[in-house]
Amino acid sequence: MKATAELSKQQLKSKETKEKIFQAAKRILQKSGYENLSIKNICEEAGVSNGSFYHHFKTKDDLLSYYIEDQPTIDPELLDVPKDKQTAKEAIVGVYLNYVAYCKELGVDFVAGYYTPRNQALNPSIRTERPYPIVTVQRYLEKAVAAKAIELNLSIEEVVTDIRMLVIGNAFEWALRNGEVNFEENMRRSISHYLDGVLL
Amino acid sequence: MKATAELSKQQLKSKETKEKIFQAAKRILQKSGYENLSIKNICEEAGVSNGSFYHHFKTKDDLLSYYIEDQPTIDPELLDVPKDKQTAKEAIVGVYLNYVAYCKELGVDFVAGYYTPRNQALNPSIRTERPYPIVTVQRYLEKAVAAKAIELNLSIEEVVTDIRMLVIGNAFEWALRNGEVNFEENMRRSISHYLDGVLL
Amino acid sequence: MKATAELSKQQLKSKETKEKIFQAAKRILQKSGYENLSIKNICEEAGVSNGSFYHHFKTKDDLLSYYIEDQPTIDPELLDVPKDKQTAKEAIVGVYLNYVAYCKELGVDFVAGYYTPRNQALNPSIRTERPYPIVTVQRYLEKAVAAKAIELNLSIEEVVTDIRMLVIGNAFEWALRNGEVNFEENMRRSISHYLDGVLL
Amino acid sequence: MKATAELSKQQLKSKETKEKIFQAAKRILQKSGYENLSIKNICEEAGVSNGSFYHHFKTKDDLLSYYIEDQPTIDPELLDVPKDKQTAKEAIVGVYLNYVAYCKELGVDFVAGYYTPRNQALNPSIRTERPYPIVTVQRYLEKAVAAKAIELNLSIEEVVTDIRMLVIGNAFEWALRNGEVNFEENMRRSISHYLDGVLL
DNA sequence: TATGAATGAGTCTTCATTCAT
DNA sequence: AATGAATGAAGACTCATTCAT
Repeated sequence: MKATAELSKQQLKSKETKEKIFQAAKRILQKSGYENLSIKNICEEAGVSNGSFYHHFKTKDDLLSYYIEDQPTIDPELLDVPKDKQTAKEAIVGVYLNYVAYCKELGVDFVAGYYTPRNQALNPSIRTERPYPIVTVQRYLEKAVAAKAIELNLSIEEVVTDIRMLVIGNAFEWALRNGEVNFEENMRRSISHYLDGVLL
Repeated sequence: MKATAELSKQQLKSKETKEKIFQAAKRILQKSGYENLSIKNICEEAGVSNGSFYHHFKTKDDLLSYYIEDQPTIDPELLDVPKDKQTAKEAIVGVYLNYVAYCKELGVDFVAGYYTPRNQALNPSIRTERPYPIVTVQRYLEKAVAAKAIELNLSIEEVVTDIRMLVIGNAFEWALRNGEVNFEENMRRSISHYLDGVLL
Repeated sequence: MKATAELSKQQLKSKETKEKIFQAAKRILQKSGYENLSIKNICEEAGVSNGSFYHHFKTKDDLLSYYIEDQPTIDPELLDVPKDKQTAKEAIVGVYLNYVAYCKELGVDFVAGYYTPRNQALNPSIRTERPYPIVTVQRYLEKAVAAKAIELNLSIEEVVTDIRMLVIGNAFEWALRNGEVNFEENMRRSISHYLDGVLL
Repeated sequence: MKATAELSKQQLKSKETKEKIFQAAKRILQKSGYENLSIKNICEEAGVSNGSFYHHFKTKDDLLSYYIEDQPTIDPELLDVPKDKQTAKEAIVGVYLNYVAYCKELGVDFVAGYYTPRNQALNPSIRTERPYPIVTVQRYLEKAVAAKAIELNLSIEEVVTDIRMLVIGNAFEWALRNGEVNFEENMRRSISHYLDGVLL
């Protein structure tokens, strides 16, 4: 290991290979969906050997989980404790508008291929350490409740579950309708009204 | 070829075999899930030969397509116009608890395979003639608003979209977590609180 | 299924295929040992498809276990209750001379490939219903003790374990030394003297 | 090249690395068995790079062969000439209980992988100079017979062969049953009773 | 001496489907 | 109408080994 911050030629090439695999999987997901995302396909598309895949990723799910890791998140610490119900709603909606932007960046076809209940990379109970947006929201709600800025008529865990389901539903709807819905507006509206029913 | 409506002995036996296969597949779906639904398993469970399956069904998907037809719905005409907000909430939740029961009957793995944005059978803008639960709910809301039994702070279309997304999110979550969540409770809670934010 | 005892053409061909696979595995074991006994190799050697293998055998171990099933055994019912210690010894030794003959029929190389602790087909605790020679001996000892023809200074189970180990040691030695030892004589001597220390 | 016996710093580090690899392999063998003994695992456990392994060992088998050198033995000279049959039995059993301990140290899967008739390191006729336990026993019997402390109804060579087979049978049984038998007790009992049939 | 990226053949097993009988 | 033997591609993943740095 070098002491310098620069990467050696080898490390650079390694990173490139990883990226090649990553992008290849993305392309397959977009073109032909999750069901055609086999290791063999990925490697062929990436122009990389089978063994190389497993050098860079532990399993197929491991690869997939990077799409989420990649996802830009908002550090919960950066979110101020809200001064009232309205501010809290806006912050939470903001987190998911951020998410909407990320989905759009990946593309409808990618999301259509990615959002399958079979894709265990989506299961937060399996890799909770990942910085999912929902984690940001959960921390935020905890802080806000602790500071008595807001009150809930459900447990935080329940609210978080409901929001997660609502968000998946939104992404699903967007992908299902091939991007021809107002993703932001749907997201904003549905979350906002759900929170109206939950925030006191 | 017989002109009569009666079936010959042979035709009768053929129908029986088909039904045996159909029921066997259903049983497997319920007991051990979609992943274990192989032709071999189906035939073993049905006590029928491999080749017999292909005599009655073109492919596995052919068999599966029969299940969708089966979906139980609630005739919107049968739902009384609600007398108040609370009754309306209960009726809508009831429609989806009915749906939860149907999902469970199909089995978690079936649903996991079914809920993909690529599955355009889920897209209500494409096959509106189908009696999806959401259609029931839409008609119901229309009638209730018309009768001034309830008031909404959103358009009916928006509410219906939100509910559809929420329901898909619920089914997705249930399937993603391999059935290890309280499907009914999640559904009831999330819809109910969403409606709290929407019904005046 | 036919009512007659004769096999249909298809059934006959099926049996032939099974036999082809069986013999192919035997040849591989002899030529290149257990470590080269892959499904692919077996199928190539047998001139049979991969899937065909799994039509006839549940798993690789399942195939292997048939080698033991094949093994000629002596029906314990055919062994008379011994009149004395000496007769008992001779009967037991006889059972294993029978086994020696079977090993020789399979060939040193086969046995060398087959006798690995990794080969769970050798584990009697896994498929006890099989007519291993040791089962014959166990039944025989039980009958002889019950009839008070012999007495043991160990439990039958212990004796049976010791004999099984001794027999495996004999086969191992024979294979390890590439057949260049007196298998029969070793077997006869070692079992016989062990029994001297155990039969009263 | 240095003429002195001292090792340069580099040579020292090289030796350390080799030892690290050796110990890591041993640990893996003990913890998770032969099946999990891959180069990758060894290197991870040793905290050493993949390439480093191949710098120190030609192949995996090369590494494994070093274990044999390690085997602890009892110097035959240290065993007193027995005063009677009973003492002799105990001494011989003791040698093999020592061997049982060594097998357990290596781990059941190591032994399972090691005890193959193809492994010619097990063939005493090939590498007689090795201080196998059986050599200790042979010397011991020779001395005891010469001193007329014991008498045998077989030639020493025959007894030694029988014991060797019995011991291999014991190790095999232990490994085949994945360590779930009483190795010591089996060894003690079977050898002891065999000797009862052989020692006058 | 040491690193770790890359290789690609190899593992067992499952699968939907075809077809001669 | 029904059987079940046969196919072979596909699945995810492991492995020992090589080689440029």
